[in-house]
Amino acid sequence: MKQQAIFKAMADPTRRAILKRLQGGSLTAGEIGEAFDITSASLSHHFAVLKQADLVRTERRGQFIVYSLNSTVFEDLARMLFDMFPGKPGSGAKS
Amino acid sequence: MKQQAIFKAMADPTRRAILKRLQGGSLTAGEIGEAFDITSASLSHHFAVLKQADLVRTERRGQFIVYSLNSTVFEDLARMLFDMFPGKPGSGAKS
DNA sequence: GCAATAATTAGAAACTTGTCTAATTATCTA
DNA sequence: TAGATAATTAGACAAGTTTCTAATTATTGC
Repeated sequence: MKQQAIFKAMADPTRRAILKRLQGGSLTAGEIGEAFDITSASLSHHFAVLKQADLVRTERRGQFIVYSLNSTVFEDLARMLFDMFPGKPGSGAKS
Repeated sequence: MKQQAIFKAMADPTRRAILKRLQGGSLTAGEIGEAFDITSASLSHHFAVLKQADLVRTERRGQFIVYSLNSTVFEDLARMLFDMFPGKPGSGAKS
């Protein structure tokens, strides 16, 4: 898990919105773009950042490229955060 | 919980290292700074970002300013992440 | 093969961030 | 009150980010 890439990716509101759109299931780049008032070039840049953080996965379907969430990384990140503070007992840190 | 401020704060490696140092308990600005090869002015800037995100709390103790983690925000953030993806059942989303 | 559509890459402009030095504020102690 | 120490604020600058337009790549269907 590349912490730096993940946090950097999550730091932008547009990228978080993209991730949110993907909660409902896989979407093509174009479908995701419909929700944003931004060029497809800028979108592509955001996709690249998200991919580098391994937060999304891609698959080409003919002319289209389909994006989907990589839930595993979210879980890892959440766990990491739970373990990152001196929390009450039972909040995460194992053994 | 100000998502934007929190993610922005977490996106910098120095700030994450500061938070990590604070896991062991409260420290003064100076004590935190010992671990970093960076001016106290830059450190102060990072503290300000962390405070704005409510990730740390401060308290003046005489000449010193003591920093401590605000665990609540970490927990909230972790929970938010758990709920942010279409996870397997039981991973967080209530009801 | 060619035109149309989907998406990315390249290069540039505007904005933001992290860092520095210098100056300032707050507190302690003699 | 003056000097010393802890920390922050102000202002400047280099590096990184987000966005754009224009050009390029990949695929479909005639």
